[in-house]
Amino acid sequence: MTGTAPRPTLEAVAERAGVSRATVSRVVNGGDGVREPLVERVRKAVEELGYVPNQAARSLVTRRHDAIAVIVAEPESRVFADPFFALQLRGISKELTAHDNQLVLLLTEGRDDHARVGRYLAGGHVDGALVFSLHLDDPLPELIQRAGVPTVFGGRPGWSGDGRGVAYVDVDNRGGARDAVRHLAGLGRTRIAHITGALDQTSAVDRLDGYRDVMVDADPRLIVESDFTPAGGERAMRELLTRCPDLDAVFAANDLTAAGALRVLRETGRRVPDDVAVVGFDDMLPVTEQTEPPLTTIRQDIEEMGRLMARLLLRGLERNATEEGIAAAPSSVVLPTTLIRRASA
Amino acid sequence: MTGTAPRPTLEAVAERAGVSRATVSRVVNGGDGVREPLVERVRKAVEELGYVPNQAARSLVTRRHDAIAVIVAEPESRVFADPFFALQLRGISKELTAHDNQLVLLLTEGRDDHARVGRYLAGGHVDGALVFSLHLDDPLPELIQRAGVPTVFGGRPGWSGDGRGVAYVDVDNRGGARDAVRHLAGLGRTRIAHITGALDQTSAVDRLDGYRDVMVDADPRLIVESDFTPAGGERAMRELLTRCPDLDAVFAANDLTAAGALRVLRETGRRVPDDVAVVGFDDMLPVTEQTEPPLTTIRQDIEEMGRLMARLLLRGLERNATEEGIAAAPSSVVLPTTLIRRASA
DNA sequence: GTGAAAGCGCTAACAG
DNA sequence: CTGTTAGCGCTTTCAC
Repeated sequence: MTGTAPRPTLEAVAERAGVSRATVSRVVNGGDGVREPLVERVRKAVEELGYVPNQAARSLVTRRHDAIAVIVAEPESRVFADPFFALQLRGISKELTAHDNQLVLLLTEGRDDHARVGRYLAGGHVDGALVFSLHLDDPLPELIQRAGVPTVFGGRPGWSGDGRGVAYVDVDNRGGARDAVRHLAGLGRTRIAHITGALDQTSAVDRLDGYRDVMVDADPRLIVESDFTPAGGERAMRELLTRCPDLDAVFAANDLTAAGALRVLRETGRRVPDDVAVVGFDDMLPVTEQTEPPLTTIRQDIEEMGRLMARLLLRGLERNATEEGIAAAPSSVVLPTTLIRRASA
Repeated sequence: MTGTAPRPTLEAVAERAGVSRATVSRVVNGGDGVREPLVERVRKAVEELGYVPNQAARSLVTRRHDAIAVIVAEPESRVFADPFFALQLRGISKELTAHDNQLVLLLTEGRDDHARVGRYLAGGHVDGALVFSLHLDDPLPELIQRAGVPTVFGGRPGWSGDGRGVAYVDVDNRGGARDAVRHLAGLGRTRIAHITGALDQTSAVDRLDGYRDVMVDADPRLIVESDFTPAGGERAMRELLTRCPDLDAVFAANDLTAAGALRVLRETGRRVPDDVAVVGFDDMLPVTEQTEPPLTTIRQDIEEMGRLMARLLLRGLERNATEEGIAAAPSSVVLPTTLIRRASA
């Protein structure tokens, strides 16, 4: 592992093809306005020399990087551990790749990292950013906004400021929750409880709102706050069982929570779905298919969400580059959910 | 979102501080060989102007990018779904961040992407690469090797070619497997079965070897090939139960597989650990703590593995830059494992 | 110790 | 349509 071959430059290609650097540049960048025979010659020279453009030199003049930052805040590192993250990343990666953009991953561990991220963004290393803003009080959104980098958020940012102009992609948490509760009601259940997610995240708040939409004057004791974890689900379920031993259904804010609830239900001798029907949210396959019984849940297409985030951002950048001026902020998108019926409800 | 403020250049800072560009450059890059008062003045100007170096311009002359590619092959997308990936990424990210390096993530979906990755690497966009080579027949390792980019692999690459000079970080799969089986034997078990992982991955092969090290002349029927998935674990367990109804212990190649096995064991009325003791591998908390009973397993420190990969690579790059010449390939590292005792064995 | 000057490899006017 | 000419912002000899 020694000799790093000196890569050929435009100049070299130009010489070999017997044309000027400008012509080679044109060909390399699409070849518009160059006559066929020349194009041919240049292509051949590029091929023979194994020429690859130097991105640094190019960026220096174009001020574009064809690179997008993906910023993941993982305060509790909990969010990070589930397949969610990987799926979104995959969706993003696919879309970026399809448009020849690079994915620069920025993981933030806490307050300390915010400054670093801010600096990086302000440094103009990337053309845009995709951000997963997990918590309501997260300082990241504002920081990013200040850096002046075009951004699309994953999940509606729970931003105290006016949300105008903030582009995001989210799933229809509220609608999905409504579907879940309606399904339960359709099964003839009347004492439908809800175990919430971590309420400092908009997804949890929206799901709770959806529950309330349907259970307009629900017994407040049927709602118990939790945190999206299995352990939290267990605790919440125990609490619920104490408060309302007569409940006949549970809508859990996510599958992990539902799995915890299921376990407690089983332990305490309740049959699912006969005694208590259970619906989750997410449709995380590794979870929903492994619970006993398999979990009825609300599916959201995570990968598609990632893909859409990238698409929205890229489109915005394009427009910005061409129309230049009244650059419309890319509008937000809310993805639909679907109820997946399994055995638990 | 309109006015993109024109970022200040070295020139601007120099003017404001009343020095030359060269001096500013020196200060920005460590400030060696510049007198204190000047350093002070420059620092102040940098601060006031909010100057951030233009990485593209810098790379153009230094030929360094302070960026590392992380390449994840995810053929079945299975590997991708579990927390493994996220944890390794986190370890890598931390280490890179600590050394002011950027993480460029390259996800490959299949054959088509290989060419793209090869081109990217050859394009000299990054200073090095971290690669998770998942399968024995993966063409990626060779491709990367050819691109001439310093690389560290995650997990021993199952490379047909001579493995000399290939740097990797792995856990002691074989040793861990031995520990698992010895633990079972220490419990007085004699009919110890093994459900293998996907044998096109070195980790699975090594764990099988470890099993064999201890069970020198094991009944071959006690070994059944599987694929690291829960469903695979179920299938394998059923098969085992048919072949050897008298087995009294199972060492599963990973926790997911063990979870599947546990389920079948329960279904078929076996008590764990009384009738059959079970040990897994990985210690994936979300799994091991949720099984019934909680799973005894072999822990590996995934995050540390990621961190080490990055450290190894960065160190290699440094050396390469300084000693320049007999740049020793960074040697490989094998991390230890520990047995975590829970209720299943 | 500090400054002046020469590029790094590329694109983008501008001529021809 | 093609070539010539300036730089993009920075580092790095080389003089002073």
